[in-house]
Amino acid sequence: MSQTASPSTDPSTDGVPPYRYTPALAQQIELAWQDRWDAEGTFHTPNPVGPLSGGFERVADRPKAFVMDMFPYPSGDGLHVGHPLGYLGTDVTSRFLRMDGRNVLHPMGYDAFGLPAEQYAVQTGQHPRVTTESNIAAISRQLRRLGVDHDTRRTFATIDPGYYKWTQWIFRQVFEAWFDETAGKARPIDELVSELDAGTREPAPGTLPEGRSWAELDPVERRRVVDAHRLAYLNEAPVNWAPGLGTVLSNEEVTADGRSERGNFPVFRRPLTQWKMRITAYAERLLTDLDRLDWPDSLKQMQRNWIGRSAGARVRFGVGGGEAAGSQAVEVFTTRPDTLFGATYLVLAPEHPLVETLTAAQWPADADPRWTAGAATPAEAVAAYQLQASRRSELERQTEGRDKTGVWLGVSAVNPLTGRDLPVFIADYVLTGYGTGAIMAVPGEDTRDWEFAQVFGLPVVRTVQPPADFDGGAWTGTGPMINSSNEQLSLDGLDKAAAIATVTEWLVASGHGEATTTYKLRDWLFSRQRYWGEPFPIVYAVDGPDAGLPVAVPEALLPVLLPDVDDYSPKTFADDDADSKPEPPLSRATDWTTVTLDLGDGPRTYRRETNTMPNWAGSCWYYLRYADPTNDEVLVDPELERYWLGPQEPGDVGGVDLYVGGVEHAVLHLLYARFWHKILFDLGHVSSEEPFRRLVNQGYISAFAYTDARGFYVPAAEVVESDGQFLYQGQPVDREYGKIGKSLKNVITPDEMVDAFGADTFRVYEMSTGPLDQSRPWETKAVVGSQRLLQRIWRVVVDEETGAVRAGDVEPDADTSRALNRAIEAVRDGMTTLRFNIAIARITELTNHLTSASQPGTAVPRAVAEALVLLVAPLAPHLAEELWARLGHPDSVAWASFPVADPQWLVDDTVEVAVQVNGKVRAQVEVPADADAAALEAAARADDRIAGHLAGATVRRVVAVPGRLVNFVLG
RNA sequence: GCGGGAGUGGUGUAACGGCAGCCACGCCAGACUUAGGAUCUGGUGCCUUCGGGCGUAGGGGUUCGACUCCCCUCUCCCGCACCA
Repeated sequence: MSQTASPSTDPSTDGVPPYRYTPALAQQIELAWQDRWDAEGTFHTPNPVGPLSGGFERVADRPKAFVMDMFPYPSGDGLHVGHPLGYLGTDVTSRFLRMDGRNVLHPMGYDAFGLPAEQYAVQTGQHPRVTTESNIAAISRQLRRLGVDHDTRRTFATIDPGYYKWTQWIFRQVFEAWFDETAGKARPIDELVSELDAGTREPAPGTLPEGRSWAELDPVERRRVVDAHRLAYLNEAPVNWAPGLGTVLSNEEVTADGRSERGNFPVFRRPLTQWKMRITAYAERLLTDLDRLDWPDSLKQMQRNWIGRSAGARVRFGVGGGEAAGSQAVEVFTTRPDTLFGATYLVLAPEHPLVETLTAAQWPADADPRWTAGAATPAEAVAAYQLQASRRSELERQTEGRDKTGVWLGVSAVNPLTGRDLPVFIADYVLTGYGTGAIMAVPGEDTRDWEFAQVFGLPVVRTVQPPADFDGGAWTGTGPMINSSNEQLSLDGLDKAAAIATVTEWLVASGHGEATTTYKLRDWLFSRQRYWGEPFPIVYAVDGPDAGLPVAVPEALLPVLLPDVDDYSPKTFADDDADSKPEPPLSRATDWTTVTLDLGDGPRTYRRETNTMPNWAGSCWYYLRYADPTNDEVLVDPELERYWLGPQEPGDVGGVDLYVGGVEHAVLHLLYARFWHKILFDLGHVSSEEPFRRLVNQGYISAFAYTDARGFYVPAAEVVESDGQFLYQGQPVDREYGKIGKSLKNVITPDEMVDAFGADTFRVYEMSTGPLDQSRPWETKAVVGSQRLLQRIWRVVVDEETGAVRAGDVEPDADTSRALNRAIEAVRDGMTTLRFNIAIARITELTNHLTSASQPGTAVPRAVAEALVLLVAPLAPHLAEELWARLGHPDSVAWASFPVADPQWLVDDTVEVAVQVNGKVRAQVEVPADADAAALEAAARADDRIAGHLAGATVRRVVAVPGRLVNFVLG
């Protein structure tokens, strides 16, 4: 191997030693090594079988390690210095693990469907594929410049037809499956049909037409019943509709203040027929399996909150005509069945399906004017209120919606325990889709019910004794039950848990209800009215009795290619046009939407599904594809899935060994991917139960930004500091701290940093500023510290004046051996715990030791110089390769063995221990490392200063910890 | 409001319950220099009468000993938020 560097001939560096590690030399080295890595396939990771298995024998005896990042969405702005933090973290880790004897898979791909690319395309008139592909090329060039060790043979983008074929294939699997509640897992839909035909299973509640049985149904009716069981299903329900964006959104994509996560458009609830995925069936498993994952607690907590399990009871209330036969029942969900004696009215969500049938024909003569909203009949009041509720955006519902509103249906239910009439209202503070969409209101113990009761003049019955100093309102705390007894049952005096148990028992015995668990999680709204996404592999018959029913496109016809269209922009509306309806761009591609297919009963005309999948679909399973990126027969060879992702021991969930990405995906990507993975597991396509065994959220990099006197941002790069003041063009400016971005005019790119310092310096700087999971400020002026470190390391190995290698056959002295082995130990620890700052600090100490121990012109012990190069190799790989080559090694340092500390050098012969008197350090004494407590105490007493402190005092106790300290406690 | 996390020099940070501040930026001084935004060396928590004293957001507790464990308070960050 030839070395890359030649002496500097640049006249502007006059006076600089000719073989100094300058930015220019660094970049020369970096480019040369990046080319060589490519040419030699240094980072090609062999699979055990299949097309990428060449060279596997070299790594066959190594344990595997699968390390990856959340893949980037290629925006037109390219990367800024904040983006590579995670990518470098996984790069350092993967390089370390490779050197430490693992077969490492470290791939990278691109998440390329989605709104931003489409919006940019709409602006520029370019096809989104064109802009997306050029953005991908730009980012992949930026990544290459940083020296990352991705196996580029495994790189793909979610927009590649060879990839989205399998995204569609997975959709088919989900469509062709149902969730067997008794087995707790997904099963093929054919098995459901067989069991229904055989009579061994009843259809799920609510899926049969009223009063009919499976056996009586005709084939089309049966299709509808089966379709209602599928894990991917069509139904009409209120969904999040963003007119300004022209598409519907999932709950996860709507922010807490009722706006779209992308674009910040108002969102309205509108009933629309849309595709959904039955993620709620997996709520319990998604929740309990969190305990088996090595993820940050905060992230697990976010998922737990999002899933929102809550235990309570369903209670049925008879409505209309008291207890008369034939009356309706309203079922509510409550977490406080213990307060049932205090329920004084019922509230349904405005969209509740029973509203229409329950609404009375007219008001009773003595109707409270507050309850009727001034309408002539209940039906008018209800219609007006429903319209108002549907037209309010989610935002209005929250900001103005704290004032309780609602109308009475003109009917009453009966409290089964008190026999009391409970007026039935609709109000938008009760949400459809949570619980049963109806509540029993207990104003005495629920703040929301209290507020509503105040507005509507409803009675309050306290059933929990508030504390003596309680000043009114709803008491939501604990206390003994009161006012809660009748001839059958008494809860009085019981605590909450006992009361809940008692009343639940009564509910079951009397047929009024039962214990149940409910979740905040809703089914995943899966269709989008956009162009730039995966088409659904679904068609609908145009004619015949089964017209309009969805049919999956056969596997052999996948992928369903996204057609080219003249206009790929969605139809958008005024932001606040709540009455508008979504129109998918693909519905305008008329020669594509209509297709003749033979799906078993001869050629027929079908209409294609014109919605596309959400952005998250492609990222739900990409980690699987990295294992087997070229396979056209299956989404991933099961043997490769087992090798890279399978459980490593009994009880292990399997999955990626280290997944690094931003916390913003806590309840989006990470929940969806877990859901898909569990379906694939249930259907036998993967052996792992979870996609990501260990996950780390990298911190964010923020940067200073500056505003002038008018409050406008000025280019941060042109601000200078002078005497603690910040000046832009001579004028003082104010400093702020915030996200890196165009709007704050504080963007710094990795390209600029590589130009100025070289990639290795940039890498070391980013890794040195803190543990990977910590956010941090960017400070360009501090980068020079990392550059100096690399220059010192270079100088330890290479003579700056002659270019000669300084390593010689000298034995390291004891101090040097100790420094080296301590560094090895600490660097290993820093690498495995992702605290690269610690690793760099210890490398710096070792380098500083060698710098002062071996003056220029003298030889550096070869073993130490080589170990130093190996230690720094994961962090500054190009520099390490160059020095490794100069030290005479023909092969890449990427595959050299990472040093292992020699334990004999980790212990000192003698140690300095602190001597405390009453817990305050008063002296240091030098003792043999293996000195016992008695020897320690003796040495401490022998110290003059300690003797002085002890003179005349009574030593009540002596604490002597060998190797640590001595503490004299005086009395 | 509920839930979670974090408060250490001018800055980023470091410390198995055992010498608080490793390493670096910045700053100060020196060396080498025609020169220094290079490089190297030394110094740098605060106060000090130079003995020492005080210091990890504030207050209490456990302990021989607390940045670390427990309780209360304050501040900041993040998530959720009419979820019955």
